[in-house]
Amino acid sequence: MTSSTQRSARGHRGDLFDPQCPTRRLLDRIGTKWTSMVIKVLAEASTEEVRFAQLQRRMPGVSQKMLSVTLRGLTRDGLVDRRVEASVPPRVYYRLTPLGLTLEEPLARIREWAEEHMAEVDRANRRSDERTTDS
Amino acid sequence: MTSSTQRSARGHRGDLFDPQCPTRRLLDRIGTKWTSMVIKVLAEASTEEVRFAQLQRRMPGVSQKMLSVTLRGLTRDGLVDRRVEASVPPRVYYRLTPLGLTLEEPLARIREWAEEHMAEVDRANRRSDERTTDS
DNA sequence: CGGCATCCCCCGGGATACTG
DNA sequence: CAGTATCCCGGGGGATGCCG
Repeated sequence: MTSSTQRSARGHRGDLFDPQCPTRRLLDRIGTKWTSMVIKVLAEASTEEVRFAQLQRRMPGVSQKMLSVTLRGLTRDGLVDRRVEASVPPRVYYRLTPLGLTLEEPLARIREWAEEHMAEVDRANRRSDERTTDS
Repeated sequence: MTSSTQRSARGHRGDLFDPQCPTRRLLDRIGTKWTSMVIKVLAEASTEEVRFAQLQRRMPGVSQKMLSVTLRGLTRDGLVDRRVEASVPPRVYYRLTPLGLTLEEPLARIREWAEEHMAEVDRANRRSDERTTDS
């Protein structure tokens, strides 16, 4: 991480953005609720396009709004490809770009770590809870 | 930080969809602003302990509050080890636990991706902007 | 020195309703 | 069917201030 977040001691408006720390920005992205799930679902579809409604069906709990917002962001970022079929009713297809596909890799590592270790994290949490709960 | 007093989730590997999903929770964690930076700095210190003030110095921009909150969370999670030296003034030392150390790996992959590809993401963003801003 | 507590602002993101 | 526009709430997180 190479930031160096400098800002005047008093600017209360959120300007003076973090002068690009790439890692920070990437974490913000994949940290947003639905981003990594979209990438995973699209990665599972391989190179096949997936329609909006299909995506939504494969992502229980996502609202239309958030799926839409998430996809727009990923499209802007060049990670997702969007194709509109001008029919009635309209159909919109999505798939990962080559760039997006390369992100699946590190994300998979994160997923693996979670599956493998989060149980232990839970145990650690319970241990802490006990210590504070007793007294 | 999530206040997880929740219990396990056995998983089929696919349930990134479970709100209780380990991956979701991990992403929430590492998505919070300072978590991954703390892990990186502590990882760089290897097994050596690092004092609070040292950490803060190595993380430009972090407030005392947020560093404190972040460290408490990581300690609860069993990723960071905390040792208090009851002197006057008091000294508090931190280092990664073995568990925390294993998280450095996947985080490094994420960092690498960011360093390697965020420039391309920026280009994609600029291209989108032109299309909407053009006139 | 380390780290609680307090105040407060901002924005992610859910629910709902409306257009093409 | 896909996407946009409103409204609204909770919580992340910055800026103090105080205490062991």
